[in-house]
Amino acid sequence: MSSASERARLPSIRDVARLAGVSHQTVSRVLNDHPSIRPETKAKVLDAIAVLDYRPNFAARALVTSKSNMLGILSATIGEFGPTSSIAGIEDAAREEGYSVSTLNLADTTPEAIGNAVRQLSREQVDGIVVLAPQVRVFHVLRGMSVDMPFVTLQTASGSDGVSLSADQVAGARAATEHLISLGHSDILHLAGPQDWIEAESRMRGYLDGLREADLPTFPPIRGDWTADFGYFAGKELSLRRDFTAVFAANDLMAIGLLHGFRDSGVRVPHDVSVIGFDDIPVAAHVAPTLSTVHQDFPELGRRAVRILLAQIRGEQVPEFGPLQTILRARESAASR
Amino acid sequence: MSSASERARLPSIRDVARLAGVSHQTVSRVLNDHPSIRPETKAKVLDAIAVLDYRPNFAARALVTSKSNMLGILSATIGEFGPTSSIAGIEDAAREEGYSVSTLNLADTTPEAIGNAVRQLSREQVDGIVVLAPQVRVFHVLRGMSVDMPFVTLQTASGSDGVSLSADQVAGARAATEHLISLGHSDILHLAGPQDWIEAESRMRGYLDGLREADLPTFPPIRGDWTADFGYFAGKELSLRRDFTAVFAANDLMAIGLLHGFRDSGVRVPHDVSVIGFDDIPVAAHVAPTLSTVHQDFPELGRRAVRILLAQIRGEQVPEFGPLQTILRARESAASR
DNA sequence: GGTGTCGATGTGACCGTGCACACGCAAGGA
DNA sequence: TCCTTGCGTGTGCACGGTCACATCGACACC
Repeated sequence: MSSASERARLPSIRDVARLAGVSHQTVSRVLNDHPSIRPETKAKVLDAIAVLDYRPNFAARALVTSKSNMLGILSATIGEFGPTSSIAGIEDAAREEGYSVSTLNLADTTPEAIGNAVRQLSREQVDGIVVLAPQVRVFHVLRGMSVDMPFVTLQTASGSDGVSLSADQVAGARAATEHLISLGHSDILHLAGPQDWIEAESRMRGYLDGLREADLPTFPPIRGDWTADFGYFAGKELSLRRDFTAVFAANDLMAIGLLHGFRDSGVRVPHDVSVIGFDDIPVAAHVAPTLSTVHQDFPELGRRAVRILLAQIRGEQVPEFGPLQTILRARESAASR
Repeated sequence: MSSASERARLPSIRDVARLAGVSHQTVSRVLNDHPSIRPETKAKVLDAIAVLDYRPNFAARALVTSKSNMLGILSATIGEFGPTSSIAGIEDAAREEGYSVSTLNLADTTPEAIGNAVRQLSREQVDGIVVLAPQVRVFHVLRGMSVDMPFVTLQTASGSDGVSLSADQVAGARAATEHLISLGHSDILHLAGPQDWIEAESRMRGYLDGLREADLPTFPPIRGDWTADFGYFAGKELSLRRDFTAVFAANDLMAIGLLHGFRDSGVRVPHDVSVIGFDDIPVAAHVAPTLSTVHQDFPELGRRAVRILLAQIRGEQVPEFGPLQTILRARESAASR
């Protein structure tokens, strides 16, 4: 019945040492690639390791070194395409460097919840944290609580203590806006993300910059919640207005909902109104009409985060990455007037 | 410059004991909710813990108990909506039970890669593994290597050693097929998933069952790769054929690509051909035409997996879950002849 | 030939917890 | 009164690594 507890003790470093006829410390040296060890001694040890199928015990190592070889991911955006892709990038990069990854999803972003999450990760002895919680408030909380370990955030946050990085949201949003302008549009609405989100703000700034540069009128943004459902209702609402010819939606999901809302209201895209999104999710190229959008390399963002974090942990020079370029993907949903 | 290493030693159980005027073992008992401890002693200890901001050291605990309070997620399906949603469910359920979660993405599904992944997780001392690697071969490898710890797989695999569970793929696929039949279709194609995938096989079985039951002709399935791009090309190909009036795609992504391919070829959906998908991804309700599909509760699947795994780990009665019901979501893309 | 340096290896302590066991004491039964 | 039982608590060790230090021989240098 109880099979797990009957399992014999796993071989330890001392078992290996005995079999190889050396001291346990020598085995430890082999495991850690210590330079001064005779090749033939090393070979004996490696043989013994193979024979016993010895595997180092991470807990023991973590206990004595106070390093867990584990990175924490603190995320508040579950299930969305972008963050999820970044997490995949983080994991791959971390594993490549021999680090494992412990993920923690925030259910809500109250200061207490964030505090608990960080404490939890700190208990788990993670060596560093990547934060994917792009709400402004999360940063304020993090700054306020002075996290006692290295951390990197995946979105640009002005004034945050930890390092942060992201694709160049402002430039991407501006490129989207300029694309619409170049197609002859002058009355361009913005379907923005929630007020608290840093990315929402950056994309709105890009939108405003683009319009101001071209001396075009700006409109008060419509505040959405990133969901396709919201986009749908926004489309129905907007179909009643006739003071614009193009919409820049802050993400693809809202843009696709918008297409649906327009369709249901008899507004033809791109004939009557042009639409452009942001993110380039996998279906963007296949919806009707195919969605013009701004592509960003989420996994690369995750990989960069890991490189920065590891440099901090190891006390090495922290690499400087320029902002990650976004790529405009012009498709059918945005057309000339 | 080196701030991390200067950090003073964190308070240990003995520091707490000294401050509270008890032995370290008493502190340990308080931490582990040992029954026989005087309330006033407990209060003293808790005070000391609060004063010192003491946090238990997971590594030390893991070392002595050989339990890490950590679950591993072994995943080979990066970035897809379904698995990702299940992972979110797994994490939430695990955290609720006080377990942390270590995720590991397989880059490929060779036996070596799978073996390394399991070994890696075992080194990390995870107490159990949830496997989200729905390829048949993964199961064969897992079965072959006799994993020495509890594991649960998230897809039905006949003959696997570990427990496994999933939504009732066969019933869902059958419901989709029957929906098409009830709309008057009798020539129904299946755009299947890759041969190696268990879910692909289950969904195909449901399709075949549904047709056989109704005494309708079956067609050799078209083997896809789950991507919208493949669906698109399939749509272009299929537009040349006229021997069918409906298509059941094994997932929504392919279905959406299919809609695109049909659209580009002048095939009208649902006027000329009906299409139904599987998964109910968030955009399914918004593409044009809105996509009929089969909904499944991925997060719940993840939560159930955790409950089963923890029961195994704790040696409790493993809960029996019936197959998770799927829900048919009839929308515009499937219509009567 | 004495002394210092370096390479290769061994010895023992220590990291922070939980467990087995021991102990003192009070209550209850013989 | 003595023995058992159980509660509340303390003592010492074990877990499996790494680190600081000791040891020992080979070699170079003066």
